Amino acid sequence: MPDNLIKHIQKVADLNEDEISTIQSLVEHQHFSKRKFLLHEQNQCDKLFFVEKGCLRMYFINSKGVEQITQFALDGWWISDYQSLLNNAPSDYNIQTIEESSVVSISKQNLDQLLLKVPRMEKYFRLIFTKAVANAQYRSKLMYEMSKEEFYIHFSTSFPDFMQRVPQYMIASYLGLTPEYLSELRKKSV
Amino acid sequence: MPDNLIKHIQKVADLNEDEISTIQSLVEHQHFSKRKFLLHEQNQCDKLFFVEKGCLRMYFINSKGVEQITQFALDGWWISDYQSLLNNAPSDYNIQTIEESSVVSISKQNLDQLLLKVPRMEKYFRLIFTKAVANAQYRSKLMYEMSKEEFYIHFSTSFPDFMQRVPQYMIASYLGLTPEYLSELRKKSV
DNA sequence: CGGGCCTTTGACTGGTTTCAACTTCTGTGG
DNA sequence: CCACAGAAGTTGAAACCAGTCAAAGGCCCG
Repeated sequence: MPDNLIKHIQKVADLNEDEISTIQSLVEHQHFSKRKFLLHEQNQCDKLFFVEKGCLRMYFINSKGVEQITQFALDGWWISDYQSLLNNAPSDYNIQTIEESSVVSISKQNLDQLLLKVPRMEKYFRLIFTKAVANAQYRSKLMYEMSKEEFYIHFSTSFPDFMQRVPQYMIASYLGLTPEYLSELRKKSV
Repeated sequence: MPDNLIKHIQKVADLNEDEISTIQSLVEHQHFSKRKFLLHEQNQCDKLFFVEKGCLRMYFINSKGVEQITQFALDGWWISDYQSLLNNAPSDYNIQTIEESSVVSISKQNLDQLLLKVPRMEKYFRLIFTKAVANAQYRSKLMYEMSKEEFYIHFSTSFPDFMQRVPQYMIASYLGLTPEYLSELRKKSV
């Protein structure tokens, strides 16, 4: 049983046995096969998800009825709808496995408990969120400065393995372009 | 002397006199007139800025040599280049006042000090960053689902006061469209 | 082996940019 | 306080990036 979450936390804060078992008592380990839902739109997202192994996508349905992917999550990444989480509001998003995945989830209530019982987890989550903001700034900058074509090339060269793992139409969606145009760009690049 | 930072923190955590003076000893209050720089590109961004009063913009120079605004910051908002901050790397961004502004800044080192001396500040910053991620998700969703025209209408109706305060070409830049096209959209809307 | 989903191809369309010229606003010095 | 220069905003024409639509081909999985 690969406990990647604990390893992930250990990088920031040494945990003793007590703390580890407190964490384990407050989180839930789950295994999902391909195409299973962790969150359905219109439900409140009251959990954070940590991907131990696998690949998730987060998407909403746009005004034309088309799935629009806004985020992927791979091994070692946290994902949630933070708007829904913070405001106790129904979510516009779906979170779904792309491939078979092991996920750790923690509810909002249990997170509060955890932070009270193991205060040094505050630092861990502060850093997780700081990095998330840094990534969001970076991605936003890329979208401002690049054309769709450049953005595609950047993505495919930065994450070549990802292009293998994930269907092309999902990558197109995430990059904000149509499957047809992505296909055209692929032809050009070869 | 309006101490908006302390008020802002008090919303999350009660502070006693000692804690307040610890904070005050580790932050720097500064007043900037219009168009003054808080950060110049190529320098490392080793501080976080809190806007007590006023308005800042964050921008980089794109490949065509044009200023590209990625964020604004108003009263009560934190702003920084977190990529630069976390990795001790030179920044691609400039942060500049748009109008006369009062700013509190805290260096990375002093932030570490502060978090050691006043541990409940961990929670404050964790929440700040969680909200920042929620906002980034929201903004990203808007950009996925809206045309430039819709995005402009959304922005101008959501922040009508902002349209008064900030020059049009800066809003165009932030919205990712040309000043000429924004001008056209304005004409249509009237 | 077959059906349906994914990808490709090509023609057409349109939202947005680019460029250049003109008008209006703003702030600074005399 | 006015004048005027430079910055900001507007207008219109032409070009282009990327989307839409329709149809065909490929491929995966039951």
